[in-house]
Amino acid sequence: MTYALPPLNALRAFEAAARHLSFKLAAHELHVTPGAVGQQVKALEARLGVQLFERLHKQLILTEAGQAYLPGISEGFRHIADATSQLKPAGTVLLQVGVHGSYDLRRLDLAAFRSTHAEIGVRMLQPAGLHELVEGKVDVLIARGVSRHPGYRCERIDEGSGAGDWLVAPEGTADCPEIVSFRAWLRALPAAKPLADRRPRLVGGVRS
DNA sequence: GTCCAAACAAGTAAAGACGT
DNA sequence: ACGTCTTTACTTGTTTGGAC
Repeated sequence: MTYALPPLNALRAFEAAARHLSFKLAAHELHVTPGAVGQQVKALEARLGVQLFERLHKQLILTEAGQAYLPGISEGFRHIADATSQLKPAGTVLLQVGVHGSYDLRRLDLAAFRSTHAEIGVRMLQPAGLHELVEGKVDVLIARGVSRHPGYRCERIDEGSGAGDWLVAPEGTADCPEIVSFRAWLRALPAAKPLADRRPRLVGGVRS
């Protein structure tokens, strides 16, 4: 069977630009220059014969066609990511988790997680913020008070009041099995305790 | 508070380099 | 030859800081 597909690089550029609503941020994520992203998107629009973005000054807006196109493309990349992760031998999936500086890492019983999800390795990076997530240094981020961010899915992981802790993941990968498992496990954790003698700054790899 | 100029930021287009 | 990317010059709107 032959699929009539646009260039996948162009689709990647479109998907990233649509999530960030910025060629610059998309370029950052894809490790190319904004010019390259702009050209890829432009080429895609020319090929499809459909305008996907409204270019305003210092602002990108998805056209109706772009809004209609994005979910399918994102889902497609998610399927590819899922298929790839299932293809790998057990134990080779590594989830890199960024954690804000004031989070008590002792809350995370990683040994328990590994015993339940032997196929997922977890590596923690603290301190980490949106910068690390956008740069791709971490796959997901536990952030303080980040209830929304364009192109990212933000989900509350504690039930307390105030700013709270949020799990932030790129829209394109937020439903990957390892992130879904990690999110569910986080939510099942007991509530946070007072941080009397907290001693942060663990950075290091943990593999199952 | 308003005006203005300079600096800054974001995107576009064209030319050319590079790898296959 | 082709696809992809970088570099450079350029345009345009926003921000900032100083003068009035």
